[in-house]
Amino acid sequence: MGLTKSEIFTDEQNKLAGLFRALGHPARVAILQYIINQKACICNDLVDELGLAQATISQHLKELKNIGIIQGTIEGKSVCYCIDEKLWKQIQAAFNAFFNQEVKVTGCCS
Amino acid sequence: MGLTKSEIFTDEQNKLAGLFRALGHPARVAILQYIINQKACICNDLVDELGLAQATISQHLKELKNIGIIQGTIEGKSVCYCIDEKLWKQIQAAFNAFFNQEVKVTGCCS
DNA sequence: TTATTATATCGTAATATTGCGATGTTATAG
DNA sequence: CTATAACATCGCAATATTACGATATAATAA
Repeated sequence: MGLTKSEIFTDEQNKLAGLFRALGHPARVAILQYIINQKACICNDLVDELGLAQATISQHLKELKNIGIIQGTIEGKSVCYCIDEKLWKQIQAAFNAFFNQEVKVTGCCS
Repeated sequence: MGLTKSEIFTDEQNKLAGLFRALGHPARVAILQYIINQKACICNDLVDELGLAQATISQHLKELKNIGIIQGTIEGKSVCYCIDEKLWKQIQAAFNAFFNQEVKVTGCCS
């Protein structure tokens, strides 16, 4: 046990949950907000900005990279991370599709 | 270690991450979609619908209840779970506020 | 009352996540 | 070449999550 049974869910459900989960940590929310405010960033800024070790930040950045919401470009000996605008919009669209569903309550709770 | 350092983040970051995390499991996405399609539901339907044990479903329902996105009303010997429209819209608004930020890239990645 | 049905909670095993020090890698600096 | 700087990755400890059987609870049925 302890292992999510992804086989029993649809690809769409797994994908959507994966996106939500990737954003489900305050450090990753903070990283995204920081990158957005700076328009660009390098990882080391984040080590000063947030109170987490370099290894930890690097790990969080990796998870954000995995869902594609940010991308990193090598800039000399540092790496420039920034929002991938295209993916950002795709993720936003996926969330909108989910949240724009009609949720009118007509059953026993209303 | 192994413990999220929530003290170093803002309440807003912790709150937003908490919402994302609650939706970050395919079973919980599936539960929400099922409730929406049925307009109302009882937990036992979900046990037949998804392939998870009753105890597991009950646990997932609890997490969704914790963020307020669903509410349960006792209906005789079963419980009727449904979307809390007000909270649903609040959560949608919180996500929109996050995703509607300007993410124009002007730095080294563009 | 006892039985049944629907759900919640407990306890526990398996696995995942978080965080960090240590170390590896790669690019510039000297 | 040898530093040094900026990450990435490894390995591990602490903690959290997922899943489920067993059991508790609460409401109706008989």
